Amino acid sequence: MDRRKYHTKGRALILGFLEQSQSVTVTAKDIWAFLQDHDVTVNRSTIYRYLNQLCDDGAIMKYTDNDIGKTVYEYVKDKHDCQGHIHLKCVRCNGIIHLECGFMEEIREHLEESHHFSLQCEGSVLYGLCDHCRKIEEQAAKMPNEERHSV
Amino acid sequence: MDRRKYHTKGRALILGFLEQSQSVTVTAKDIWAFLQDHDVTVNRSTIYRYLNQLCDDGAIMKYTDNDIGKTVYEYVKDKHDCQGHIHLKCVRCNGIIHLECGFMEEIREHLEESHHFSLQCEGSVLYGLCDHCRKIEEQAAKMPNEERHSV
DNA sequence: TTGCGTGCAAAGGTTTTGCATGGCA
DNA sequence: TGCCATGCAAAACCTTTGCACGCAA
Repeated sequence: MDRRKYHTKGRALILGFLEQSQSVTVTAKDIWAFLQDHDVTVNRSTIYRYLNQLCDDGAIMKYTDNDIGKTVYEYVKDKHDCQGHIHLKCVRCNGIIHLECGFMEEIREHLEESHHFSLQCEGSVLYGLCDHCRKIEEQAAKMPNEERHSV
Repeated sequence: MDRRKYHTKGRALILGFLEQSQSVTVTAKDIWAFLQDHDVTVNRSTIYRYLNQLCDDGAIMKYTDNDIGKTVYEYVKDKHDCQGHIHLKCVRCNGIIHLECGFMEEIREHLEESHHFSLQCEGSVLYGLCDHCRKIEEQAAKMPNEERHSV
């Protein structure tokens, strides 16, 4: 029942940007800036309209990143692949790690048996630092004079 | 180093409302409506200003509830008691369970060793159904004609 | 040619800010 | 009396909407 879609330069760029940003969440502003960088000016309304369409189609997800307090959009590679496990999110690079391993079952069982809590994976996120970013933070810690980004 | 605070009727009501709503998140609008119900008219700016102060003081937490897409505020009983463990949040009653048990260490170790991920408890939330609400949901499922609340 | 996509302008909602006034301690 | 808190109005932001036009298929 999907209506016919037309291809336009702006849409191609936007979708491309979202795809390549798979492990990083982007804001509507980021998209606008990206288009600017590519010398393509697209009206904000157009961006929002397209983003909403993509959301409706399930191609992307929209939610608020509470760390930055902004609405972010995230490309969904395969929605069905993201069920049954929770996500680890790096607070520094916004990268996402899918906790797709046997430990998921251990978590689920523990919560069920010890806390009578039925885990729902959707929306459940654990924050922290990924391997790469931790190393960078450690480097930064060694250089006291360096400008460090703080919360 | 906290500056002197003056007590006013509006502030007392707002804080009281937040305290009594401990397991339920409230929006700025809810607060405004609550004050109206108590025949106290407080300007929106005042509400926001006070909420931001409470956030800075760590008395409440501010974040966006992605289910309703609105900014919500939540009373923090004792911030220091909430470090070192993650939270389980019931999607139905918004109640919070503190995962303060030995399993926390297991989680931390697994993420560290298998995923090279340094867990940061702050903000990490697992969603699901608490014992009480699951039973209610099960009851509702047995009564097909009953009005059921859905997502 | 059809109707989707776009730009523009305006509106809507939420939150912040400057300034003068009011009120607690 | 000294500040903090408040009200008011305006602004800042983000997002949506209506309308007319452009353009892909």
